[in-house]
Amino acid sequence: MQLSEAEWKLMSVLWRAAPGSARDVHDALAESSGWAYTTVKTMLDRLVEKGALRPKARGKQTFYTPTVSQDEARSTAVQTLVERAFDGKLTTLVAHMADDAELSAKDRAELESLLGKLERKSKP
Amino acid sequence: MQLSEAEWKLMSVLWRAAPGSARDVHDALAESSGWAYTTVKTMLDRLVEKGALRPKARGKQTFYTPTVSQDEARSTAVQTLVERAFDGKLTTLVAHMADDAELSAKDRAELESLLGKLERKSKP
DNA sequence: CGCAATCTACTACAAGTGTCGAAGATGGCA
DNA sequence: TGCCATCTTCGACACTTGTAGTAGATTGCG
Repeated sequence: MQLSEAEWKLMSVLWRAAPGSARDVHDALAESSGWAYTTVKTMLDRLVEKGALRPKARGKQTFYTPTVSQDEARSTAVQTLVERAFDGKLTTLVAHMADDAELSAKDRAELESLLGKLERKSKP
Repeated sequence: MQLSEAEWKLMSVLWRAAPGSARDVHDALAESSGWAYTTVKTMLDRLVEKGALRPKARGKQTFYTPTVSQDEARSTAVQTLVERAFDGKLTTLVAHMADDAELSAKDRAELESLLGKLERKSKP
């Protein structure tokens, strides 16, 4: 499931709070995006067509629910990036990040706890 | 510098061996892509327009050289992904990867060493 | 020198994306 | 029960991407 820039924004709203109406999504993004209501509606409809959202009518409105989890979408996105730009090798991505990353103190703390998690995970 | 799927393929050839002519790039990709010569030429011209390649004429041919390194392009791509899909936080990406069930043992080991590297980097 | 091979330039078109307006459908409140 | 606010549906347009053909320019070989 490939998602475009704009689609990620819509989906993000619905991953936080699903099901949601076009109005809900529009209101959640109005400030940051400046999109017209119909713009949001059009994109939601296209996401339904794509199979990324399941619509359910209630009264006058339609409510949308994601058919894929954010985690799944993220995995797909990483996979796509790796294939396009890193010779299909995740390790190349990781190596790149190792040479490239600039981390804040907070990032570092987070990563350290992550390290522990990884070790626990791979030992058994 | 955003690169599309197809553009990554062309650029990859030129990162390996630049400068290169349209013929060079076409030949390098003919097998795997099946693209017509003019298709490659069109895309190269678009990359020049975009500023990703610098053209230099020599005789009848034009030779192309990347204006951005592969590393820079990769960083941009990762940055874009992080902004789109990971709340703009690199650590969210890393955390996702660490949790991703699809990781091979090797991937996981590499990720761990990445984390070690990051820590060493931030100590001084 | 002339011509075949090869290049470039230009054009085209379909699908996808971002963006929205117009107009018709509808439901709840006065 | 009728009207206004709000929904949905449809169509539209510009730009990007993938894909390639045609035609005209050029050049090196015979």
